[in-house]
Amino acid sequence: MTIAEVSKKYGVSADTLRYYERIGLIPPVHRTAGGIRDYTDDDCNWVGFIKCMRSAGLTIEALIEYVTLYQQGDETIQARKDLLIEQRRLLLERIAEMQATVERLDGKIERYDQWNQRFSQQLAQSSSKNEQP
Amino acid sequence: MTIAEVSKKYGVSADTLRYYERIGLIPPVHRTAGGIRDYTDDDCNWVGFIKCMRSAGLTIEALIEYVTLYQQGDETIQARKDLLIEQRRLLLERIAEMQATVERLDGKIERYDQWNQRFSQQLAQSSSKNEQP
DNA sequence: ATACACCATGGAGTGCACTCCAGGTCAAGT
DNA sequence: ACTTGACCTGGAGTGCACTCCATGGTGTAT
Repeated sequence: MTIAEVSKKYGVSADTLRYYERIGLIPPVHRTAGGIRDYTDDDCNWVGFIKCMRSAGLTIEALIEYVTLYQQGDETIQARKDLLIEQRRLLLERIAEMQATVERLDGKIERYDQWNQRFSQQLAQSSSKNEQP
Repeated sequence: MTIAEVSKKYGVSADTLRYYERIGLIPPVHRTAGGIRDYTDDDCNWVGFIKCMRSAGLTIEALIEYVTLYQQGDETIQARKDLLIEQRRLLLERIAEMQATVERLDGKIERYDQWNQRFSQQLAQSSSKNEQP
C-alpha cells in the first residue's frame, strides 16, 4: 500500500505517517527498490495500533519505548508486556478521573434543572440571582 | 486569597492562573484597591472547576464559552445547561473509546501471556519468532 | 522610611505534535 | 522519451497552552 492509501484508510495525514516513522513511533516501513514506502499488512497494523493508542491518550514517549523494545526482539517480551500493563493501569486511572468529572457535570446540570423549575414556578414574580459557577 | 495561595491550593502556577483569566477561562478575579488579585471563594471555585474540566479533557474553547455565557447573566442559563450536557456527552464518548482501548490492550497482554506459556513449555527446544505488533 | 518579598503587566520564549514547503526522485501512461 | 502526478528528504513554520522575563507597583515588618 502507498502512503496515500494508508493515510486515507486510517485518517492520518501522509506527513504525520512520515513523522511517526521518523521519530520511531512506528517501525521502519517496507520500501520499494526505488525507496518509496510500500506498507505491508504489518506496517498497517502498526499504524492502526498507534493511532488507537494515541487517541486514547497514551504518551508518544511510552509508545516509542514499546516500538523500540519490539525492534530489539524476543528478549524484551516481558518488558513489553510490563509496559502495556502499566499503560493500561494509567488509562483506567484516567477513565476513573473522567467518570468523576461526568458526575460533577451531572450535579451541575441537575442544579440548572432545579433552577429552571423554581423559575417556572415563580414566573412573573420575584427574580433570584443564579450564583452557581 | 493571594494568587500564590490559590496556586498552591490547586496546583496551578500563578502564571497559568493569570493566563486563564486573561483568555477568559475564568471570570475576572476580585482585586484589592491596589490592583492585586484577591481571590474570593467563588473565584477559587472557578479555578477548581476549570482545573477539573481541563484535566478531563474539555476544550478551552468550550469552557471559555461557558464562562462567557455565565457572565451574560440569567438569560443564558438554558444555553449553559445545554453546553454542559453536550460536553458530558463528549466525555462519555471519549470514556467509551478509552474503554475499548483498554480492552485492546487486554487482548495484547493476554497474547503475551500465552507466548510466555509456550516459551516456558518449549524451554531449551526450538525458538519461535514472536510477530505480534 | 526603607527594605524586601510579593504582585502587576505586556511581551517574548518554549516544547510539543504536527504541518508545510522546496527541490529533487520515481514510475505509470502515451 | 516525455509528461505528469505521487513520493522522497531535510528543514522551516505553525498553533496551542502555557512559561518566563523585564520593568515597575504594593504592602508589611523593622
